[in-house]
Amino acid sequence: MPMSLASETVKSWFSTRGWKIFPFQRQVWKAIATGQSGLLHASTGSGKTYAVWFGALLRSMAKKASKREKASLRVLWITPMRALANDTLKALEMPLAELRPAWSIATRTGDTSSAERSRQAKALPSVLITTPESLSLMLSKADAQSQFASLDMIIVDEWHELMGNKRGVQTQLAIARLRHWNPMLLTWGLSATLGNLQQAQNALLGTGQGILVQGEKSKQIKVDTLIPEHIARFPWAGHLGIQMLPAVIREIESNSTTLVFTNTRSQAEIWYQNLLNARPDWAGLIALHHGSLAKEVREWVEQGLKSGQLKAVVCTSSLDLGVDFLPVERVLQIGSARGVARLLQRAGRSGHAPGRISRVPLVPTHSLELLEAAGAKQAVALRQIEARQVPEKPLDVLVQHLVTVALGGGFRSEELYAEVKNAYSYRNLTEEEWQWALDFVARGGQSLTVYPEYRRVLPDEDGVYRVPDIALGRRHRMSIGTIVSEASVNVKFLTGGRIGTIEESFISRLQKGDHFLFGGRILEFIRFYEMTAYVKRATGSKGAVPRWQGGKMPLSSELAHAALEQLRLASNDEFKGPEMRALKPLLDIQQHWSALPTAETLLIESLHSREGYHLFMYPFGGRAVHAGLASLIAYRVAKEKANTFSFAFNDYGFELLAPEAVDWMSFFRGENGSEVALFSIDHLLEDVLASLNATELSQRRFREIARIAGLVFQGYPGQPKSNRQLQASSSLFFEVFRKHDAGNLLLTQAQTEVLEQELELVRLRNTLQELQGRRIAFTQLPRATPFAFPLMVERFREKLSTEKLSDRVGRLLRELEKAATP
DNA sequence: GACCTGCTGCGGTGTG
Repeated sequence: MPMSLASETVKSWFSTRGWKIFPFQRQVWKAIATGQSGLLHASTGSGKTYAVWFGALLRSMAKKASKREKASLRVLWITPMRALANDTLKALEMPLAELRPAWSIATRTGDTSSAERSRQAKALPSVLITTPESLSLMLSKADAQSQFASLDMIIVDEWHELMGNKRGVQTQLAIARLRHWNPMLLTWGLSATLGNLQQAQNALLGTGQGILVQGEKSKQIKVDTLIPEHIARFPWAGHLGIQMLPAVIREIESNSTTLVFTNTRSQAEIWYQNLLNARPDWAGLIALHHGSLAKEVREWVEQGLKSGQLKAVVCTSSLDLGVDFLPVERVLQIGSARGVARLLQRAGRSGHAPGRISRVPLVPTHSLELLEAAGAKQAVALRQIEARQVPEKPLDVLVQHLVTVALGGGFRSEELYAEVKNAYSYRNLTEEEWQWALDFVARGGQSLTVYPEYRRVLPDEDGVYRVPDIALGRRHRMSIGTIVSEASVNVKFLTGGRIGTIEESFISRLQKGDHFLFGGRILEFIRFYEMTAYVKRATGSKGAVPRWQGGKMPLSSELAHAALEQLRLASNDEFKGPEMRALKPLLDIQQHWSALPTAETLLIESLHSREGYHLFMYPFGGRAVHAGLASLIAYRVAKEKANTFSFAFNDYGFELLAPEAVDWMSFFRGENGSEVALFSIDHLLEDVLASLNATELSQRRFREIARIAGLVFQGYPGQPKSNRQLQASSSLFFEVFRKHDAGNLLLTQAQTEVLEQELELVRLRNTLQELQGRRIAFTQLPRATPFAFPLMVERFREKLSTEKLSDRVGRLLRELEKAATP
């Protein structure tokens, strides 16, 4: 039965406020009234606008609802962030306020008080705003089905943020469950622009039908670049960009509120400190925001933005989401934006007023970033936006879900198998895989049978699978979720205030009395006690900056290709736009000393230096692909002739360094009887696996899988286990499975995730095919070119050796001899 | 003549 809507109510509520009703709003509303699900492509406008509008829709539902319907849960709103839950509550309440208390609305997240929880355990509100994790937790309660029995509609906000990761998969499974209980359930999603909106819709709606609605027309976004004043003295390498400080200060000065986006936490710390040093009068007017700062600190900053007291905030992606509700006039992006979608997301944080242009100035941190900026401009104009890949049947998430459902009322195997297959990510789940997952939760698979704590789910006489032990259930509820973070150390003042968290490895290098920069202050390290580093404020302006181990997001294909296109134009002597004109002198040097790499020309440079024989290549495949490519090529060459290679790679290319000369051209041209086809995609998987330490990579990946699948317990809140303990137990499982349970599908999953996510195998294959079609331009360099130089200063070096020990010793001897001769 | 790369998100017990 379609939902009852009092349509006049929505219209009148809008018109009394003088608000326009857009065609897309009518479309969604009509769809809902006729019982259709769908995805709303919210390409622009703030989240707040959409929430208020949905609130008006819910208002019309409420007006029609019977008294009994009002007293039960009707609508579930899922948001990826706790902070958004509170803001959404306020926005939805605007149109709903006068209907209270008959029609109630509340949030349910980890922040919800225990009083509110027990209130909700008795009766849920009519509208509940929650997170994927809290929803899963609710599904693990024995009375889950009756709690959700009256649910009519589920709205998933920011679906683009969830669909590409395991949180999204968990959401899919939860929705499949709710839909199983109520086949008429409507599902609506809100998504930003993506390259694969249709897949986004499928992932949300599972096997169900639905429509894709185009939201408000895109607002204008203007990408431009702060051009370095003295391009000749602008660094060829580096990622900090402090040379641009004066230009950034001018931008901050001329706007009321500015968000300064940086790519890493340490970069944010350094920029904040430099801004303050240059403008001491801004103390108290500018702030710092990133994921390792304590919640209280971040909330204070968000509050300052809300009230308009802060002039600028230096941040990481921690403010990508959740500032929809804040007034921000200008957004700056320091360093590479990495992707078009990411740049648009950030651009959209500013100029929320209707009709206003969002302008994002890009701030380069090294010369070649001007090239990327020119490409970004073009890609944004053409809306060449990346797709987000939906994970394909991750079994760790399924295993967790099985235990959740067993707790939440229990399940029958066949029934749940059918339900799970209705979730998009598991549409191709085979009977064998299902049986494997079931067996894994029932007896721990082949190797853990003797341990009762891994017999988590058992069938009763009626064939209903349940969790047999209260303690097991408790432990499971404590580890619901798919986010796995590094173990970290708290940083606190001696007087008690929390500042944030940093990684164990950084703290372990500090001596008592050492200074470091964190949370925008210089701190003095006092002592370490129970996973907490105690500090006090220090004087002075210098200190080590903590580093965090973060994700290494490569440059997207879309952006890389746009940059290559700019190089093609430059090779035809077309320098359009201020970025390319500024870059011209540098590209002239590159062309003079060597050549320009383009989509048609594969530039290969070689150089002989004191370090050895260098080879440089610039496929523009992003750093993950270049890492794979470097080791693949080194492996294929070394198969022919033993040699030891060092690697360096960045988003534009890679370097191989060998102590012995290699006749590269014979390899690339397949001359001299060489049978090695370096760019061949034959035996690609085999060669990639052989060229890298695939086992070690899988083992690292397995740590996350083991935690999600519930093999490794992370400890009670407030008494976390250290990194070492967690690492030790997950590697133990890894080893046990490898030795005694080789068919364990979680091991297979670890390897697949490494290949797909860390090495980007698909993109590697595409890159190789592209390379085969490019004309090779080979140059021998007298010195490093503007493209080669950044690779030479990359400090990261990996080694692959097929060289025999005796050869190494021989080489060493020759070197010593050379050094000894005058 | 040179460089300080690595994001984000959630959730939770027991026993006084």
